[in-house]
Amino acid sequence: MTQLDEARNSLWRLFLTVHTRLVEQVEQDLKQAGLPPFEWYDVLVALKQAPGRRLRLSELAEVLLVNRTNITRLADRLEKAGLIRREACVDDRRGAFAVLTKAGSAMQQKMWKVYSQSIAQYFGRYLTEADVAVFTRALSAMLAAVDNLESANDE
Amino acid sequence: MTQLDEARNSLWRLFLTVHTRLVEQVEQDLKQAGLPPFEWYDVLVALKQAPGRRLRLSELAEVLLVNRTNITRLADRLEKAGLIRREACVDDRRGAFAVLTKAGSAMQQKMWKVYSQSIAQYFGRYLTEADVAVFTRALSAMLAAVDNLESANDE
DNA sequence: CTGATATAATTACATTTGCAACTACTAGAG
DNA sequence: CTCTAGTAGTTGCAAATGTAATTATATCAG
Repeated sequence: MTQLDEARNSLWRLFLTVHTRLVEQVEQDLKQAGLPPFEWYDVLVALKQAPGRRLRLSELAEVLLVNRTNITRLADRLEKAGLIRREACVDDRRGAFAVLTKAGSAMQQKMWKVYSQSIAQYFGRYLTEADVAVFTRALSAMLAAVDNLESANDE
Repeated sequence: MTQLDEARNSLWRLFLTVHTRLVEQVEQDLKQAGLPPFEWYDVLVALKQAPGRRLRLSELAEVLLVNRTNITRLADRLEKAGLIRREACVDDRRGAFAVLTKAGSAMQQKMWKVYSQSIAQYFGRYLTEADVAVFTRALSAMLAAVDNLESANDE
């Protein structure tokens, strides 16, 4: 094993560690502000950006990288909290839409105020413009590769 | 919000996404090889590197960023699988050591063969030497900052 | 049209996690 | 010594997750 391989393996560990610690911190900030976990934020933003502020549960699952089972239950929780509602799908009667409610939209904005600050404080702050370019390129390459791999497995 | 902030926020999302996808892939590779989840690997390596191939459960918890409750149960699982064993601590009779067994050591090596390949394939491969330097510096800075923050909160 | 196959979402069950309470022990003030 | 506070590890309970099975509907070959 070369030295560069060693450096990469250490970096992998660092990557995992930083992820864990930053997520912990962000969650803590949200909790401290009396807000839901940031997983909910992802749902709210995804719906906000979608046409008609709605997405099929299956689409939501794909965007959030959450399996179907857990999307059902995540949607249950958000629906119970009044942030989304389910609507039947006319085209495909098996399906259901998750639709952003007014309360959900308000919650998204409220969460973003806290969340964006946390991102800046723990993450953005330590990245120069050049760093952002390097990270974005490398991480995008990794993502493209695994996504590709997965679609290849489907065949 | 400036453009750079936007780039950083997108990068944060990319960071989360890549983490999720890579961890999924690595876990899948291990599973496919009939091996335990990579969380177990962390335990095995931590013990392997420790003097006497043993660590107090609390030390293990700190290294692995796992809370006390979950270390107890993670140790339960590894112990049940024969990869570690608990030993009483003479100095502090409240405490317990986790000690690496021979089977645990063998498992660590077996897992590393698969795990290191996965890291290289999904992660290391996409990083030039310069990238590694940039990542390492930036992620280390983030980690130092949150660790610092935490110790400040203890006061 | 009909039957076989696939898909959307949900549900059942087992496992895992997080929080709070608990037990056993240590350490420090007086 | 003894009382109090703190720490190590575990346990109980509630919530969350993953896998497999289930229900209802769609699609497609013939």
